[in-house]
Amino acid sequence: MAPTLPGPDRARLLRIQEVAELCALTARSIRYYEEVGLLKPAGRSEGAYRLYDRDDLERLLFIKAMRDDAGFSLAEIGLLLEDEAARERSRERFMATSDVAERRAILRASAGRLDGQLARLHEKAERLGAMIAGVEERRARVGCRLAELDQ
Amino acid sequence: MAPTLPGPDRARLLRIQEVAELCALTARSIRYYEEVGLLKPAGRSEGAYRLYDRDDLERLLFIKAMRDDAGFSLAEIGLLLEDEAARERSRERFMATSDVAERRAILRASAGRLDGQLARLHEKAERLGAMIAGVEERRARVGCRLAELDQ
DNA sequence: GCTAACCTTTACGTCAACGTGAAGGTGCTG
DNA sequence: CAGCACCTTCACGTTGACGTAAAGGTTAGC
Repeated sequence: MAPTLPGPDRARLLRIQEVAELCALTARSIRYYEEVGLLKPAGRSEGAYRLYDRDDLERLLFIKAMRDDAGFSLAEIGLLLEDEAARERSRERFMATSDVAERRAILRASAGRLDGQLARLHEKAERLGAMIAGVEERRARVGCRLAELDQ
Repeated sequence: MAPTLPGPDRARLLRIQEVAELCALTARSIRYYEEVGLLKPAGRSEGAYRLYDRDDLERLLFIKAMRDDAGFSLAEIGLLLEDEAARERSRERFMATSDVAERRAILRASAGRLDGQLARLHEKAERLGAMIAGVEERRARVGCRLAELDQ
């Protein structure tokens, strides 16, 4: 065998439990995400262990962020990831051509997809903001009355 | 009797299907929310029909907003509503006393509860904002390349 | 080469948040 | 008072997102 790559090799593949800890997920969740088609491990070991690379890790962090922070369902996240994949394919097609018109079209499509994502995120943020404003207003009124009492 | 009710009867009680449509919920969901203790209809008809007033409607809208916009679970929403109820009771105690120290204490408690809600909401908003910023940055890069092509 | 720790698939369990009948009562309308 | 739409209470079904246990294979350290 090749000398076991020790220490500071940055390209090491991780097993499921390691990525789980790094992402603050459970191994079960990660397998489940694979089951429903959200990601595939970069590879498998000789003995069929799932092996993840840094891209997988980022993908998992993205999934977790979308789930926890934005509250999207796994199905919705799947669509977002498809969008992402489409952008990636676009990027390749973009690099492969030098026709300016085609390049423009590809970029426009990417921009459109991103705009779609942004619209959905902004809508959520806006409604959340409205709720916050409501609570803040009430908080302000209470603060006001406290100030009145204090002088 | 009741001579000064302005115009059409504004205080009409609604049956479940009507509020459901007004709130964009299903009757089943509303019954379920009652089942888990999130609200009780203002009254019942002679034949045991649930009857809802405007307060109930607002409560349901609040529940829906918390669920859809902020992504809270029904259990969490229950806690928020308890907070709300506690604030209400505080208000009454506040009105009932004229002891300045007690009034201050009551207001402080209210402020604390509201601050707690705000903290949770702000955390959500912040993380959502970070995500949006990330997507916007990528969008900007694409826009930039488009602009380069266009001149 | 042995062992402990980690991994695999398979499969059944669970919890929240409802959906979907079934069987029967209510309430307005003609 | 007949009829129809809406309501009631069970009660079981479903879907999403995992948890958990079983039975066995793999890897790393000694």
